[in-house]
Amino acid sequence: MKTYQEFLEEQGEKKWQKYWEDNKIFEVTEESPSVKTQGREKFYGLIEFPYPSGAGLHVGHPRPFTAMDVICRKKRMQGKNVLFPIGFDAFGLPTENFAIKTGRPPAEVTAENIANFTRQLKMLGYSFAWDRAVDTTDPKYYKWTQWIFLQLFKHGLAYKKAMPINWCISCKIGLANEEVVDGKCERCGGPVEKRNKEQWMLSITKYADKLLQGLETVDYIPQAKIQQQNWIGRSEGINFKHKIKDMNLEFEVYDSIPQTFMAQTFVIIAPEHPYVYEMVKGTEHEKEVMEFVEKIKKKKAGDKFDIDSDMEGIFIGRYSENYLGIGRNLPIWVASFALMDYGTGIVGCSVHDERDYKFAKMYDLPLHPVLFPEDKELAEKVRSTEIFYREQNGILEEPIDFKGRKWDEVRQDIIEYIVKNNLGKRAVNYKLRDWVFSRQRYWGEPIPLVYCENCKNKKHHYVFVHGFMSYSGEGWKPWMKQILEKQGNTVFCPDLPNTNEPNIDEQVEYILKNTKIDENTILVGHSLGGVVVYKLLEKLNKKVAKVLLLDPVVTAKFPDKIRPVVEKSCDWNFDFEKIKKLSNEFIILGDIDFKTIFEKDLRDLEKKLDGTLVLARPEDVHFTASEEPMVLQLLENTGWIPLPESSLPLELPKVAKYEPTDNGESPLAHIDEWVNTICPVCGGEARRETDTMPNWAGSSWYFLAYTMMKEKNGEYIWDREKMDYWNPVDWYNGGMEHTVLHLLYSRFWNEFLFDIGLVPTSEPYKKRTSHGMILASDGEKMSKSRGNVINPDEMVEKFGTDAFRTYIMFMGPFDQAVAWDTNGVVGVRRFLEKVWNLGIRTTKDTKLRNTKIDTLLHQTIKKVSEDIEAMHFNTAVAQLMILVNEMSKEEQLFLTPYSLLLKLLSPFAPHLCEELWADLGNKDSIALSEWSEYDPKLIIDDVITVVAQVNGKVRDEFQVPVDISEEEIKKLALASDKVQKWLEGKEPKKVIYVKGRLVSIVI
RNA sequence: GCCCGGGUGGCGAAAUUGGUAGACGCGCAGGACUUAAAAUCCUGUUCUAGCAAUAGAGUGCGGGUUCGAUUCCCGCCUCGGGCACCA
Repeated sequence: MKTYQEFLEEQGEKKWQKYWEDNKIFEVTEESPSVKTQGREKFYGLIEFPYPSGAGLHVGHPRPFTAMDVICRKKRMQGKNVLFPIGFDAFGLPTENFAIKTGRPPAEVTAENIANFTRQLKMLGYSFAWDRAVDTTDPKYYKWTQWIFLQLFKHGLAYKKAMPINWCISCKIGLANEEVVDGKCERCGGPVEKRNKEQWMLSITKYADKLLQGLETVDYIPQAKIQQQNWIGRSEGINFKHKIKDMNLEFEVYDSIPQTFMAQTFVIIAPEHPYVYEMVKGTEHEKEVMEFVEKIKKKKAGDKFDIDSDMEGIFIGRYSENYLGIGRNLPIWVASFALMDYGTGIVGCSVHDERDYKFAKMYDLPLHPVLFPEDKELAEKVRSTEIFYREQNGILEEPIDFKGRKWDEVRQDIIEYIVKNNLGKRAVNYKLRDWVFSRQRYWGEPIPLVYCENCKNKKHHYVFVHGFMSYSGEGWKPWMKQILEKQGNTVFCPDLPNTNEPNIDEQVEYILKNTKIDENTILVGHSLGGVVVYKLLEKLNKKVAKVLLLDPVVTAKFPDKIRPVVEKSCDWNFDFEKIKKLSNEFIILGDIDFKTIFEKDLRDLEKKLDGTLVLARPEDVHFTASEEPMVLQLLENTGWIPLPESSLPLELPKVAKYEPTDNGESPLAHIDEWVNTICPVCGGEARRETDTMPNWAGSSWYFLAYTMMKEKNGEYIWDREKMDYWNPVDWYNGGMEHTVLHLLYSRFWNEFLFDIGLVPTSEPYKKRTSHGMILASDGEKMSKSRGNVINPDEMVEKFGTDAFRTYIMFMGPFDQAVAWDTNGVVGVRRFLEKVWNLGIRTTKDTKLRNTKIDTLLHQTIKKVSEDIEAMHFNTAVAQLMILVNEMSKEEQLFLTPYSLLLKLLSPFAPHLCEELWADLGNKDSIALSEWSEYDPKLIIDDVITVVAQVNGKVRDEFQVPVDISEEEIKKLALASDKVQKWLEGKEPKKVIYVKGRLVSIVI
């Protein structure tokens, strides 16, 4: 028999990798075509797909990859239908920067890098389903990234807004945050400033609550949950109303600690707030205040703003009048640290906030605490207690009776008091900000939108159709009418006849008689007004520009009293086949909270009209608020036109140079023939969006792509059956560095896709775990500049793949950082050598047993199975070492324990185990053999060690049968010479027996 | 500053619900085999004292609960990660 060394030298590992590939061992299907896969439960294991850098695979990659491979190999042996996919997240900055430097096309470089990564990953023997490998830069793939973006756009979740970007003055290029080091450009070391640029944004904040609530239903490691919660940063508080003295102006102030609302003595407002100018214009303070505002704006545009050294403010000469009706006027200041984009941008300040306190002291503003000084016990519960005492001689007022209860208990009462007395209303705020989705770069997915000036300037005739028991002046209609007319549109918003006992036909007649409806008309139907719109279109039989249905009635399912009236208002037969053709666009806005109009019916309607359903939580139930931003967003004409879905993918054009333009546009802006295009709506001239999507886009849905791939031509088909089979992901392991952004973004996309009915579950990942980093042998992070990088190729060349994999699993606790130690690989290699040599001593007799080995074997089955599940790979390997050490002491080994050992070891060292498994005469791959269960009867040793303690110190030990009685063992312990010596003839006060462990004697 | 993790031999680390601290591996020391070396095998290896039996100390520090604490509680020190003017 050859040695292990010879096996490796003869490329034995490669041989098995080829065997797995040729025999499609790890390719899986969901249709269960063979008997083998029938009735098996699915298991979807996911790792974060790598970015194929030019440097090749880093030793950091194999840690999570090997771990999930071990898990998947075990699950496969346990009879699960396992999908373990791999792909490449290939859009990204390094490749683009390489292109700028060398002029080589990123697509070409990416292909080379992917080829190298593929070679390296295959070398490591992972049980990946290679046939499903994805590449985010493949147009077939990003066609769907673009498609999902269009869905977001059509559902009002994408909008353009001026946002600051990092701008390197000398490179003339927008930089990613990670390219800015200490306020300087990472490439040239030059200064970086903030520049405002119109950017595409995704409204992730609309999903803040869902993303928060969803966390309660998933099994993530606690750190991941906590980090996401903190990032979302939900806070509940009160918006207080303020009226400005000597002005016709009111505003609201958000306060998350309304307990101290009575202590407020001044108000600060963010410098960027439009009300600042509003309040100072024409006053003696105007010049001074506006200069201050400009100064602060400039300062904030610089690199870093430090709260302590940069705290400053200025009085604007205005007062909040008669605060809360108690007669006090609060001075209003502009302050550098007030944030425009949190709360209302205006803050009520009191002594109880450390920062406000500091500011007040700086400018000598009045302060006083909220509580009586004699109420000391309660005062201790107050935030900033120290400040409270410092100021206890201030003016005092009694807000509410606290009766000595705990501060947090009081909170709810105070909030209720505030709401009941109409001093303010409940409000919720989030730290989460909308997602900046544009990059002024070449190497990303093009955004599939065009800007059409012609369409933007086109004016429309709007017809608002109100609902049951309503009228034209109700809710958002007057507000919206005003906005639309201001933009040059015409609006017809009538009071329909007999609104309390409507006859739909009669109402249709009324509209047709009183206004003109043609291809330029936008119909907006609210509630029962939706029914009027269906009938109107049916009767009119002419095309209109657009139809917006706001929580429209579809069927006459209504509460008792109203029902008969609604039922007889109409015949409830609609020819949707006909209606559907009368507008290119049907947008249906549904209120999630309104229980009378059912989501199911709206989804039905969406299908029948070929429309777009947007489910929302409006400002007020059933879209009856007087200002309704959701409606505005869907009616406002921005001039941005989505490309037809059938025209996707919008492919990246070839460019001559990869530098951004001088004014920071993406390189795509250089290519006139690409930029100038035709508007898909009006056929006129239009310009393409030249920004591309961020790196996060492609990775926000890749776990879906793996399950929707059509094998034949590599096309991706949105195949619900396949998705329903595999999704959600059962187990997702990744780095802690991705627990905030990537995880949140991909959860957002998946929850959105779930809301529009395209994926089976709202949460994409059932379970999320995290791995620790692998550090260099000096304990530092590995980096090229430090020269401490370990190359996987070299390790595999030297020790073999199996030793490399097993060492990575053995090196330390999986969730913690560990330093690389090449000597450690040597130890694992010796262990594998030992396993190889066991083969020589094995007889093929399956009947003979060795009790000692069998017990240890079953203990090992138990431990290895449980440890893999808990990701305690290091102790699983240690246990296998113990077993192998024992086995190698035996003269002769029997077949059964030997083959069980191979199965247990095979997830870690698959090549070695395949070889030895085949040597035993097995025809099928060990990867498809059955994982063994331990026998609970066999894991119990018959002889155990029990120790005797005297006053907590171990003094003697005994080998006793496992079933020894308490009485017997106590007798034995007390009779021991060594124990007697320590007792010194005294009677023990107490004797405690811990079963199977020890006898503790107290004197 | 706030929120999470960690801190155990020379090193990577183990240790069920509180129950023999240091499993397993590296390294080191001694031995066997060898002309020699490598490889392999065997023995030892927390520290201190002792030839040894043995005794004492010991899981970042200081207290507490307990017959018994690496594990639970209180107060600190320290390292790593995340957030950081969010009213």
